[in-house]
Order: sequence, then structure tokens, then C-alpha cells
Amino acid sequence: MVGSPSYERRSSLNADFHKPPTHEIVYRKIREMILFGELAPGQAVTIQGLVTDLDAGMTPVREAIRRLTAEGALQFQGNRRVSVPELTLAQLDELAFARQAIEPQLAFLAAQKITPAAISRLESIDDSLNAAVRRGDVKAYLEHNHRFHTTLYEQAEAGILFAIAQMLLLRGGPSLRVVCGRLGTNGLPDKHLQALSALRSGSPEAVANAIRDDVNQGIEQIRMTLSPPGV
Amino acid sequence: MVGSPSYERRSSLNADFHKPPTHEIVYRKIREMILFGELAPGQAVTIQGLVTDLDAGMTPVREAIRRLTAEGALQFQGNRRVSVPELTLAQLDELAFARQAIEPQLAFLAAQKITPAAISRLESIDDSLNAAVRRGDVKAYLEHNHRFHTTLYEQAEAGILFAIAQMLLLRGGPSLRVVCGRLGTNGLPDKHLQALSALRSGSPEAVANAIRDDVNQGIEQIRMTLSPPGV
DNA sequence: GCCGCTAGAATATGATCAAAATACCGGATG
DNA sequence: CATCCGGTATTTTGATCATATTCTAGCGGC
Repeated sequence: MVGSPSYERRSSLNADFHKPPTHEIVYRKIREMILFGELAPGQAVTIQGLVTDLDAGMTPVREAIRRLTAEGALQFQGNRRVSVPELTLAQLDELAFARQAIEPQLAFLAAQKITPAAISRLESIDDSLNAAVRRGDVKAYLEHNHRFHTTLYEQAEAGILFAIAQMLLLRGGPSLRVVCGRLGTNGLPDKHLQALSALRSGSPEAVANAIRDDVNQGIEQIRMTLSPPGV
Repeated sequence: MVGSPSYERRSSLNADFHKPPTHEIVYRKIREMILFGELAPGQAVTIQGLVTDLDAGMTPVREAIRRLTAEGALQFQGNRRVSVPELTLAQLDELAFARQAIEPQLAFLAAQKITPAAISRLESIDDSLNAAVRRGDVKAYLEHNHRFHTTLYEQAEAGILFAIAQMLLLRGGPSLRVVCGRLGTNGLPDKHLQALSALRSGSPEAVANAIRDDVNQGIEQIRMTLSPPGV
């Protein structure tokens, strides 16, 4: 699984819960940088840069980078260099296909198992998301959007599909950020409300359809900025 | 991408082509151990053990393990330990769904782009595969079966989907080996001949269907050994 | 314009420290 | 008296770091 579950919080009563190892922390930090932040598509990433930025040792950074390259969040640039991949149109088509194949199914499974508590957590995330859109806060929008999807998919308790979805979100992340950087947070319609009401009414098919549409919209947003804008 | 393409062979005329770094070599070795060989589901894997077995340094082994855990080929066993995952029935269902979603599409795309040279390569792989089955050579069977699928999928030139497929094959590998260890190579029908003839006649849909059936058969083989045999 | 040199970055090693698992031992108990 | 339990010591393993080595890219000289 991508966000490896081993180091999740344990019984908080039990004082012996241990902090995750450095390479895990570094991995999460870089991941967030890619998903929400600093790192743009095409940008070069140096190990030493990360070592000084995150001030961590060299070994944990290395391991985090290996993990992220395995997930496609980074790529080897031929000779010892690492960079954030830029999506081509062909790759966007692949992403679209894979996300359509996986994410609605995850949503379907999640809808079958979801608890009221999880639903209200999703509602609160969506509230924060809308607030971020109104503020024009791109980073917060990206974070809450990501959290909405992952929180929903977690409910499916389907580790393998979840790992694939994480990987796909990770691959699309940097480009999505570019979209928002160019268009702002206006005109970012989403289907989260449909998904939420379908969740409340207990219709897995409707949830899957809402997510399918949501994914489609996201892909189309990216496609528009990748394609030559006005011919 | 899983089998990162950066270090593939270059122009053999050019004498300055470089050998892959150690962590890449170690990665491939461990990967093959998982897919075809020594490592059984549930088995614990120690870093130091691999260091001595493969006699490599500690860092490359560590990096290879990070990569493999990111791909689901290994899993964290709670506290710092790593092991080969055992498939549950629920996970097998996930695998089945994902493979059905991805691999026929890859086969479809491959069929549209494939060259006669690649077709004959596939034929030769399938010959070797059948020979291995007749010999009862489990390891060779697994290798050729894996090579058949990856060689076909490579032709699609769809890196993201290919990476997902690699990950899925990797997750199923150890269990497939258990199947063969228990049942031998007899009764391992495959749909490769159908796929090959569909490739020759240029029908992507038929290729996709053949691969879909092939994947199904593989999954069912595993399901049979996972399920309690006689109720 | 081409070639060798230098600076800097990545790879890889081995040592060191910390944590976990296992083995071991002594006492209590049936 | 044998056995089982709890706790401790040992030993195995993982995590991290500092460092040596190798390679790449960029630059200046020819």
C-alpha cells in the first residue's frame, strides 16, 4: 500500500506507541510537496537539496525518493537525476482510463461499508474545501480535495485498489496544481455534494457515478491546460 | 514505472554505456526471487540476510526493499520487519478486479501497435513456456508466463498502465508459485494461443478477450488453493 | 568547435546506535 | 520434583550517519 499502514496511530492509552522512522516522515513530506506544493512538473529534484531543506540525513531521503519513484511520483532523468514528471497527453489518457476503472469501484465499495461518522467527516472536509475555494486558497483546495477522496476510499478497506488510487492521484497531483495556478479556484465544480447525498441515501451505484463524474471533470481540467489553448 | 526504463541497454556501438547502479541490480534480483523463486508468501525477509545472500551493501538493499514495498511486493510487518505478503481472499478479489480492468486494455493497445517481430518473439516465449510445462519445470513456467505478459504489454507503450500491471503481477506472483508447487504444471491451461492468433489476425478486441480469459484462469487457480479445498 | 579538467552531486560502504526478538534463568506452583 | 511463568540478558536486526568513491555536467583552454 502506498501510505503504508504499519506506522498508523495505535491505542493512545498505550504510551509505548513509537514515532515513525525518519524515512517515513521524509517520504510523507516530499509526497505532500509533490501533491500540494512546491514541486512543479518538470522540476529537477536533488537529493542534497532535500537533505538541506528537510534537514534530514541522506539515507532517509534516498529511501523516500526510491519509494516515490516506484510510485511514479518522481522519475529518473536518465543519469542519476530525478525530477517531477510532466504529463503528456498520452499519459493523461492512461490516467483517465485507470482512474475511471479504479476509483468508482472504490467509491462503490466504500459506500457499502461507510459509517455515519465517516460521512460527517466527509461533509466537514467538503465544507473546508468550499471555504478554500471561496478564499481562492489553491493549496488548501488541493489538500481538502485529496483528503476527500482518500477518506472516502479508505472506507472501502481495499488496500490494493487504494494503493493504485493513491498512485494515480500522486501522478496527477503536480499537473492539477498547475491547472489551479493558471485558472485559480474559480470554475472548479465538483460532484462531492452528489456523492455525499448518495452516501446518505445508501446508494453505492449513485456514489460511484458521482465519483466517476468528479474524476472526469478533474481530468478534463488538466486536459484543457495541456492542450494548446486557443487554436 | 516499475521496471524503470532509464537503465535499459543503449546503442551497443557506443562503448560508454553504463551498467545499472547496484540498487537497481539488487532490486531486480529480489524481484525475481519474489516472482519466481525462493520467497514464499508469509516468509520474513531480513535486510541483513539479503545483504549476505546477494552480497551487496546495506544501502542498495534498503533502497530496493523500499521500492518493492511501495509496489506491494513486500510489506511492513508492523515493527520494522518486512515479509512477503500472503493474499487473503478479499485481496484476491481486488487483484481480480484490477487485473481485469487493466490488463485487457493493455493487450488491446498492444495489439494496435504490435510489430511482426514482437509477435514472433511472443511465439517463441510461448514455445518455451509449453516446453517448461511438459518438463514440469515450475520456475521456468513462471518465468515464461511472466515474460509473455510483460512482453505483450510493453508493446502498448503505456507506461502508467504497464506500471500498474507490473505491480499486480508482483502481488500475485508468490501465490501463483504456491499454486504450481501444489498442483504441478499439469492442468495449467492458458489462452496464449488464442491471443497469438488474434494478434496475427489483427483483432485487438479478440486479443483483449483472450487476455481477460487468461487472467481469469490464473485468478481462479489461486482462488482454488486459497479456499478450503474439500468442504 | 572540441577536449580535458574541475567542482559538485550521487552512489555505495561500513560503523555506530537503538530497538526488538529470542534465549535463558530463577522462583513459584501443582 | 517437574513445569510453567515472568523478567532479564543476549543477540539479531533495523535505522541512521559520516565518509570514501564514482560519475556527470559545466567550463575554460586549445
